[in-house]
Formats: sequence, structure tokens, C-alpha cells
Amino acid sequence: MVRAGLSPERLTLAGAELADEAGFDQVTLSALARRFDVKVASLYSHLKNSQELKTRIALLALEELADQVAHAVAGRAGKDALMAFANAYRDYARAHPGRYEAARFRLDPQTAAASAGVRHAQMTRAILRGYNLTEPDQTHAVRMLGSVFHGYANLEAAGGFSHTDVASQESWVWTLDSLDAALRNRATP
Amino acid sequence: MVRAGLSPERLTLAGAELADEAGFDQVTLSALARRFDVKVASLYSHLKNSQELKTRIALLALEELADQVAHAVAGRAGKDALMAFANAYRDYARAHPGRYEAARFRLDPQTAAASAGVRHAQMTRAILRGYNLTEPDQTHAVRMLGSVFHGYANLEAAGGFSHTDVASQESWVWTLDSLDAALRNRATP
DNA sequence: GCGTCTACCTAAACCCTGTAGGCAAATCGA
DNA sequence: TCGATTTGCCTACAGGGTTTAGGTAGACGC
Repeated sequence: MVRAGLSPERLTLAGAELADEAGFDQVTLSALARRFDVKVASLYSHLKNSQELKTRIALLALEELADQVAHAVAGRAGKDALMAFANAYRDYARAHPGRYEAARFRLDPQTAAASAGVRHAQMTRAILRGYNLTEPDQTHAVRMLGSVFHGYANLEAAGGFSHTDVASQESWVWTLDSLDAALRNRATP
Repeated sequence: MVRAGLSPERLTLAGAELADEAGFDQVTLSALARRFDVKVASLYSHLKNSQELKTRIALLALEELADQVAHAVAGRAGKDALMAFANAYRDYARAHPGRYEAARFRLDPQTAAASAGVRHAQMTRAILRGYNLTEPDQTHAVRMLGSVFHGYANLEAAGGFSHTDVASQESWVWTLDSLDAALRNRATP
């Protein structure tokens, strides 16, 4: 009996790949076991249950996404930073639909607090520094931007923007231009 | 043997209630059968499969949501109409989280084309009439608004706005004000 | 080389989906 | 009103996912 060399990390990564290929809801311990040519029960030596697998994939996705955003934003400010942030976000959602879905997985408060989700919030606030917003406007802006980015990625992934022949890319740029204008409009002089 | 008096409509309604109570992903034929005190197999006389149940709940939710939005928007124009539209949308998502989730259920193209989703698109365009946008700006704006509304409802439902003490309601109004300003800015003179 | 640990196994219980076939209530036609 | 037909709900069963209990053999420390 040759051992498969499983580990929580390998399982998480394989689960993330499976999510991108087939959708996050198709990520099951059974499917993962098949992928490693191993019996399902064997996975329980590495993961408490399927909930833990999903949580780990969510954390991985949040981490990756935060890394990409941080990299994209580095050295930029103002509208430039806003665009880079937004594009990194959308690009990740398009390149890794399953992982992106996973990143929206409902985490329990403790796990969420210890996750890269915190970095997301910090980076969003950092972007807004260029717009000179005071509290509570900054919080409002964080929520608005989060809503747009997430909403757009979601609707795009659901195929909602493929009915008309207006390119999604153009709408995206238009939306970001509008947001930039709206934020500049809110700046305290 | 007393008959339970099932029908696709009753099952759909009960499914929608179950969704609001426990989440759309908890809507299963088994749970529904329990609720009616009936064996699972009996449901297959009324529904082709669980996919059909979910589709029907989605269509119901889209219909209800479109009705509420239409009612809210009637007789209003400009910013007034935008606010009414947005509030109707958010209120529905808060009052019926499960149904709202169902409304985002991926429908096959034909079903989607015959659904109330079409009315949603029409109403969004109607709102924008007050802003004097020409194509393709109108399409861009439809997408932006859809993203914000959906994104906000989603993040709010996920509890994403409960960490700071800034009230979600205030951020919502702020966001709508910003969108209104952005759209007015885009108007062709 | 021996003992321990642990990675993976078999077996089995439980839940959800879906199909096949049966019986009895409802309904309809004469 | 009664027989025939339809149909609503049933039992039985197969298939797949989750999870636990307990066993065996490979890996590793001494």
C-alpha cells in the first residue's frame, strides 16, 4: 500500500483547483478523494470535515486575492490606485471563479477576523487616502466600493452581462470612472 | 389515506418560506416533504426534480421583486425614482433573504428570457430616463447600478457591514447620493 | 530490530436525490 | 350511480455524499 502523501495543504490546493474547474459547490470530499485515488474516509485524518475544507479554500482565496491586490496597488495613488485595485479584484474573479466564490464563503467571526479579509479592508481604506475623505465618509466609501466590485464580479460571473453586445470591459471602465468622479466630489477641501 | 393536497404552486411557496427561514441551500425535497408530512417520492408527481423546485422559487422571487420595485417606482422620476428603486430592492433582500438568494439562482437562458428578470432590466432603464443618458452609457449605468444594489445586498446579508459602528443605513443613503451625483454628471446636456 | 505512531483502509449509519411500480382516492362518462 | 380512468401518495430500492468506529500496514524513533 503506497501512501498518497496527503496533507491539509495539498487537499486545500486541490480543492481550490477543483472549485475553479467545476464550481465551489462541486467541491466535495468525495470528489477530492477520487482525485487523489484514495478512499473518502482517509481524508478525515487531515480535515475535520467538509466544512473545514471549504473554510481553508476560502482562506486561501482571500490570501491570494489580498496578495494580488497589494501587488497591483503598490506605488500607486489616487485614481491610478483605484483602477489597479479594482482590476486586480475583477481579474482574480475571472481567472479563478471557484476560488472567488470561495472567498465569499461565510466564515465564523473569529476565523474571519484572523483572515486576510482584514487586509482587504485596510487596503481599501489605503486607496481612499488619495481622496481625502473623513470619517464616516470613508467607511461609506469602503462599503460602496466593496459593493460595486463584488456586485460586478458576481453579475459578470453569472453571465448577466452577455446579453447585449456592449462589451463588459467598457462598462467596467465607465463604472470606475464614475466612481472616481463621485469620490473626488466627496473630498473635503 | 388522506391526500395532502400538494401542487407545484404550494410546494414552491413552501420552498420560498423555507429558504427565508433556513437559507436557499437548505431547500431540499426532503425538507419540503417533511414540512408537508409526506414521503419524498410523492413530490416527484408535482416537480420534475429538485432543480425545478429551485427554478420555480427563483421565478417567484423575481416576480415578487419586480412587483415591489414597480410599485415603489410608480409615479416617481429622477433621484426620487432611483432611491425608491434601490430601497425596494434592498428591502426585499432584507425581508426575504432566502428568496433574494433564489432570485440570483442561475437560470438557463430560455427560462431567464421568459422570467421577470426582463422587467427588472426594463425598469432599470426606465429609471435612467431621468438622467438623459445615451447609449452605450445607459447600458453601462444599468450594469453599474445592478452591481451596486446586488453587491450591497449581498455584503449586507453576509454580515459584512456589522463590524464597525457606522450604521448600514447611512452608508446606503450615502452610496445612493453618490450614484445620483455620478449619473447626473454623465447626462448629455 | 522493536515498538509506536499514523496514513490509509473497510464497514456501516445517515441523509438527499431519483426511478419503478402499486394501491386507493378522486373524477368523469354513461 | 356505478364502472373506468386518472392521479396522488405510497413502498422499495439504487446511487452518491458525509461522517464515525475500528483495523492494518508502512514510516519512524530508539
